Amino acid sequence: MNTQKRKKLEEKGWKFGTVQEFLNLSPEENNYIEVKLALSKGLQKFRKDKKTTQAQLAKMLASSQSRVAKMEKGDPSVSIDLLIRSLFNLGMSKKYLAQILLK
Amino acid sequence: MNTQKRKKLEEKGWKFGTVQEFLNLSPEENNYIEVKLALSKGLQKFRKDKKTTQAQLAKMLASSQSRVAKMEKGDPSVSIDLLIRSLFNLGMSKKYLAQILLK
DNA sequence: TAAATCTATGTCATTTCTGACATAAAGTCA
DNA sequence: TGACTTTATGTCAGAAATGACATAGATTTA
Repeated sequence: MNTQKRKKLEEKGWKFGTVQEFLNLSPEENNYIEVKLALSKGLQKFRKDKKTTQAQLAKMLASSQSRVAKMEKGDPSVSIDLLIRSLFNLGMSKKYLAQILLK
Repeated sequence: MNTQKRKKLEEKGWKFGTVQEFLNLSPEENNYIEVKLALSKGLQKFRKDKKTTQAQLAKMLASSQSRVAKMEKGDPSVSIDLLIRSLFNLGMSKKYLAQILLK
């Protein structure tokens, strides 16, 4: 399954796990996407727990509101690298990161 | 600490954790590097357990021997994305991935 | 419901990553 | 030692990620 196809799906708000049943996502692609979405959700949870806005979070991360929106959405233009670096920048521990991955 | 500086250090075979004591790696930079090196080591361990060569692993990953060498070294030109995708491609589970991160 | 605030999407220039190739360096073994 | 195998390093062109901006869409508040 290519990036474009996945992008389309994510754009339409598909949840993976559901998608894997319909389409031929390989287990490894599925794992990758699950990890990415778990990190995305982790970031969003952090922000909501802090009761702050994407714009404010962007400032903390020296990024932009639009980039934060994409991070929280697990947009294809966002890498796992960026998500992990962001979470660490916000003070998350490796231990908590590992737990997020298992969600 | 910038990429160039880190690159130099990694090139010289520095182990981080040691480095953090000497230089001003921030906790988040240190976490990032530790995660990356843990994944690198995980990949190398996989290969050695399978008693195979970098060239053969490269074939499994549809990559090149040189890229595999860099992955195992945690070279700055290698992203965490690539390491995670590679490990999943080789059949690693999310659970095992999470354990690697805590090493 | 109108204004204000917040989130999502599209696009772009620049930076970084990736696979590949060449070749150097290190290790193995006859 | 010298051939052979394996690993490491440098470089490059093409691909992907990143931050930023503009703006659309959604939500909240007065």
